[in-house]
Amino acid sequence: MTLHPQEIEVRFRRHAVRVTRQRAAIYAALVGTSSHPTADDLYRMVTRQHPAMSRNTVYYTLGVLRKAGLVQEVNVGHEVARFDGNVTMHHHLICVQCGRIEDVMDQELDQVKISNRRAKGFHVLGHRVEFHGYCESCREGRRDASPSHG
Amino acid sequence: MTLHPQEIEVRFRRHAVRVTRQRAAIYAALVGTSSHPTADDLYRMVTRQHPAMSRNTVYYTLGVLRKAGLVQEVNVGHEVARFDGNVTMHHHLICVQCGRIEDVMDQELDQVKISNRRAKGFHVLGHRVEFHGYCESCREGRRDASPSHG
DNA sequence: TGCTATGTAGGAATCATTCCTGTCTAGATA
DNA sequence: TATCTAGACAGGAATGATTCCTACATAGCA
Ligand SMILES: [Mn+2]
Ligand SMILES: [Mn+2]
Ligand SMILES: [Zn+2]
Ligand SMILES: [Zn+2]
Repeated sequence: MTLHPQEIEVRFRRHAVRVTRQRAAIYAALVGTSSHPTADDLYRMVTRQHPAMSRNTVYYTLGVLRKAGLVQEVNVGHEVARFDGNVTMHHHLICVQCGRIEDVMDQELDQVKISNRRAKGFHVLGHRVEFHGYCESCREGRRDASPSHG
Repeated sequence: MTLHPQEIEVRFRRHAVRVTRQRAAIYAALVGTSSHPTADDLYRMVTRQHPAMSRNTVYYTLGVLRKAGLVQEVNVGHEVARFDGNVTMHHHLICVQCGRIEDVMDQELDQVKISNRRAKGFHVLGHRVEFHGYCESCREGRRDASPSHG
């Protein structure tokens, strides 16, 4: 989803985030992709237009945007942190081979609950569901390989 | 759950894992707790009985046991890796304040599915559900604090 | 009882992320 | 519009969990 600069500014102000060129560029890059990029991916995307931008600014900005609720971190296993500009409730499909992450929007998943009896006294605020498997292109690559994982 | 040394040996051999004192100690410590310890937690637990054990052996062993399917890694956000000796299907409650992780055994959660239409060509092998909230003791600590999270 | 592939200990290396510090600037104020 | 200052930026150093390397030890097999 591509965002107009004004819309970015509106969102930043609504969330009390100071508007700077660096932040707008980082946020635009993140919202403009569905690939759940790493901080370094974003650094590389954004330095094409802003060669002086420091990696530190990318980390700092992602922290600011996350605290403001404009961005979320999506962690897969123990790999490098990946970021998501989509903060509406959704879940993820994760390819165990290539690491691709795709969004799943599904009301049924959003409504998954846990019985009070099983909640062990927790006050549950939210949940997330992760599906693990092989993405379409990794499946194709595996067709003629060993059928061990089907 | 405490495990007899023979049972550990049986499991190792069943999974073609060489039996060593270090591995048995690490695996026993992990299966003996429900706290989802870190590699370093396990290192500290295990060096009480095996002072010569190296941290590297803990990492290496956890890797071996994970590949063998005797252990799983549980990652919470981007914190240090935590390990779980319970490899039966289950899900987790995670305290966003203190980091506590508790098990949830619930068939309904095990059966959560995604429609083919939404699966985007993925061949789904499994899923996990994470609930986030405040654990009982963190809720108590928050009683007299601001009531914002109830 | 030997042989050998594999495991272990200890230390060095890696590298994503955080910390530090000296400018710089967004946005508020007069 | 000029001034002020809390917060942002760049660059570089530090951190720390994890991995890599290597020489010695040993599990399990014949
Ligand atoms: Mn997403
Ligand atoms: Mn568990
Ligand atoms: Zn894939
Ligand atoms: Zn807690």
